Amino acid sequence: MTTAPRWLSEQEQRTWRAYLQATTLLEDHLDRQLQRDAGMPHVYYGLLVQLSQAPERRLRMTELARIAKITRSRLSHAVARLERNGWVRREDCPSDRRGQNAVLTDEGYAVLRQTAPGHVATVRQAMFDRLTPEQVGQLGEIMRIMAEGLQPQDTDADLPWLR
Amino acid sequence: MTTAPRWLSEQEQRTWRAYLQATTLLEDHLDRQLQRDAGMPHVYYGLLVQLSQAPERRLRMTELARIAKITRSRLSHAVARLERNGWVRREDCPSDRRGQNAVLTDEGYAVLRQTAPGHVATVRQAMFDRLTPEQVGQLGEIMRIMAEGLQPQDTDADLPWLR
DNA sequence: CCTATCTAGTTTAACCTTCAAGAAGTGGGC
DNA sequence: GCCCACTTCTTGAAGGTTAAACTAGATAGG
Repeated sequence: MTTAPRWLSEQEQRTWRAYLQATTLLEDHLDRQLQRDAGMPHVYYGLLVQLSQAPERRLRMTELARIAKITRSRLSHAVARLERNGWVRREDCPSDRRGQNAVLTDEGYAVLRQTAPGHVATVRQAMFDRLTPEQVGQLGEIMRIMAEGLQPQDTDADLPWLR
Repeated sequence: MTTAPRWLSEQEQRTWRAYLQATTLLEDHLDRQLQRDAGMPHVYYGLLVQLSQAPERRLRMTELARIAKITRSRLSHAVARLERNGWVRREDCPSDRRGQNAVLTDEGYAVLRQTAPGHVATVRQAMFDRLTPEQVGQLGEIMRIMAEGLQPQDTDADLPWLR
């Protein structure tokens, strides 16, 4: 048995459309800016950022994938490309012979330093310069709620009779 | 001469991270849901939605691209695929022989009707069921501001000395 | 130990997106 | 009418993403 679908209200529809347009336009805008100025798409840039903030500028592949919210497969491809660029290096993990560490190279760090100001400026111009501090707070809270609800759950969470 | 970059404040950083995570997770979630239930990615589904709401269920290619915030090139490829699926048909535009109309077929409309309820449920569960009506309003306003600032501008807007 | 099962990461092929280039048609100025 | 610049849309190639299959190593249970 299926229940009648609860369609979106007028307000919800307007919000949904605005959300889709804004997120599409922004991701596109960032991809273009970074492709032009750093020679890589936004997701790849984000990987370098994560590595730069990790202890010893290195992370296990799976951990990096988890933080960046991408699949391990996608990460494998991405790191392969970044490695060809000389911006990331792979290292065997000493404690687990299956494991790999992705390590940000000095060259990769240099690219990040050079391109970060331009990227921040782009983000500012697209988002923070247009919103009041209050709106920034609201947006943060809303996005945290959404992200929390979308985290890949423990499989058992879908199987309450097992708990 | 370059000015010192204005880095993001603590609050801005937290908001930005949350934004990136939420939007990445949601787009991924929608792509997976629609790929599974409708056999197409989210962007393609959005094209069918736009066509279904247009007069006579048809739109000029450029207009559809503009509404959906994608490039004409991407749209060409997308429509080619949807045409192979039998969900969209191309028609010559009577008034401009360069033009093409993308037309939603009955079959495409049927796919939409069958899959819309599941899609709305997914959107609800990810966003609207988790936010207060007040937050929905705030999000809408914020996204409208951002989208507005990201619209591809008239070229002249970048050349004030020409105005 | 030994085996079954799980986890880490990669690979392949199919599909999607982007960029640059190009074919075809429009329209204003002379 | 003719040219030239512009618009519409498509194409092809290069690169990015996905899903599923696969390798290799870890781990728990007997």
